[in-house]
Amino acid sequence: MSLRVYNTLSRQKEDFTTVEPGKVKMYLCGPTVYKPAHIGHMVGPVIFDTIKKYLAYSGYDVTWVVNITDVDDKIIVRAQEKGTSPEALAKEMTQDYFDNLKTMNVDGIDQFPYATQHIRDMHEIIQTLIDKGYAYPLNGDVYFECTKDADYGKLSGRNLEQLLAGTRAETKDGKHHPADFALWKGSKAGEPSWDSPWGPGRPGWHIECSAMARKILGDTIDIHGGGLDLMFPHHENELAQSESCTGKPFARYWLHNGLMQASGQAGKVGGAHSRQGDAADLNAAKEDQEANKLAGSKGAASVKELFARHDPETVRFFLLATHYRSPIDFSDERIDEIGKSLDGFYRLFETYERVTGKSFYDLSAPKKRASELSVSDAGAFTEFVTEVAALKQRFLDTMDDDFNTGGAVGALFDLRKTINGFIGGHALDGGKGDPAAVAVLVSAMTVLKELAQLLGVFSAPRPKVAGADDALVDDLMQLIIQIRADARKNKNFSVADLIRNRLGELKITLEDRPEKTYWRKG
RNA sequence: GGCUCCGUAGCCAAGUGGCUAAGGCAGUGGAUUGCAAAUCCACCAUCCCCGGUUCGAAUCCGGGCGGAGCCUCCA
Repeated sequence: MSLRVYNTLSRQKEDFTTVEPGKVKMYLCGPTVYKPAHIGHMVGPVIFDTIKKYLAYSGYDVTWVVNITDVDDKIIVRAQEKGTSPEALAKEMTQDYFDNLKTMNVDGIDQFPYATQHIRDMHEIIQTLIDKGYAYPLNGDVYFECTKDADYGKLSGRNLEQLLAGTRAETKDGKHHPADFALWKGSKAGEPSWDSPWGPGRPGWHIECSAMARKILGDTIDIHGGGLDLMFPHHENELAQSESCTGKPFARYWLHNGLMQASGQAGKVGGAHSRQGDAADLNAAKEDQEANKLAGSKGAASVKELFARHDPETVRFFLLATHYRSPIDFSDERIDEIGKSLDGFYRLFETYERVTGKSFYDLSAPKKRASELSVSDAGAFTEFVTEVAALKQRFLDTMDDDFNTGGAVGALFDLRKTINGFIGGHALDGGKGDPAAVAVLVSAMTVLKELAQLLGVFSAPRPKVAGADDALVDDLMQLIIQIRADARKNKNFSVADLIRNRLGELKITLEDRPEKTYWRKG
């Protein structure tokens, strides 16, 4: 099966082909760096990181660019509030963003261009648009003239009449049409400012993406991604200005991820709420929004706070367990539930280590998709080997269908169950398994690793919970375990059970296995 | 008001024209265990409602009800 992706532009799944064979140029709208990232900001990076991993695995040479918008009204306002400079604030928040990406194991981004370092590229586009008649200067600003763009609105399915009907149209003095948007904004005193042919000023909201995507990836890119909320007006306007400038298609595929929503309440995490069209409702909505901020909806807390409560790997899995185009309800309970579902994998990795004496995390799995899957005759193990190959195929077929990570995750759980069954069926746990069966197990675990790699999980041991990483604690536990083992030997089960129950109260679990007793915390 | 999208088990969720509707969490029964833990096996849904198209629909079309996003420089 070949790769198919859902394209917002056509509202359907299309076969995936690239401008340049074998190469993928991908652009994701990055953050405006004005406040610490919340979980919603991580959805796009995690999803597109997974998409990049899958494309690379499928044989593409992928270049992925994520911009940093480091000049913007929100930055200016917040810097003033905090009594710092826009530059300092942007720098601090950029670092916060990088930290969070690292924690979430988002490692596939090739370039992070900064808006402030591409002012000239923006000027170039703006000038071309003016020359071609798509834009007009006005009192130090420059506006894009939407009515000159015949197919304006094609991405979000709007047209200019509809836009007029919906807005409380207050046309800013001189704008030719209310939908016309700023390419360049004349700066006021005290604001960051750059010289331009139209006077000192700063970029409009959308121009930085057009400029940086073009500069780094070329006139036509393969994949343009972002949150669903950016489809209009941001992506619509990017598309309009880019295509009007170059006369070429801006992006072949537009991919929009669903938004994280605060659990049990309307509205997305950290965002505004829906509204009706009149002023009274607008005010009510704003009050609602304020109330929510005061209430401090849990999901809108910073990512760093979230990591204090949940393992980042669990959070990543949580984001990938649902299809990327669907909205996700944030809730601590759901993340905990995902955490429980992952425990079975961690148990399996421990089992693997008991059986082979080696760490699952040291397994080296293929980074590229094999041209074809072949199942060699494995004698008595053929049935198992065939089952593993079938599950791998199911995983990859599912990913080929618009990066359906949710469905692929299901195959991963089935693979776990199949491997556990094999371990039990051949009595491998406990040390003295048939070497041939162990070899088959290693290859099956390598498949598991290969697939987990695509999701960006299980690449390194999770950090141990506090208390479980202490050598002294382990020594004490060995002592307790030995005392309990003696009690069990003497059939003194009341003492043995007392020890185990009391340890249970301390969140310590004992596992009595034939060869010895293991313990774990948390 | 306009434009999109969604409604599958107690909860989360994949599947969008055709074998017995993935998977996870929770629950129940069983194997295993001194009892547990871990693991395995089994059970657990006719897909919001109504109408239509079709040999055949959760899947397509129409209507209804319910929910979400955008139309505010939100990822």
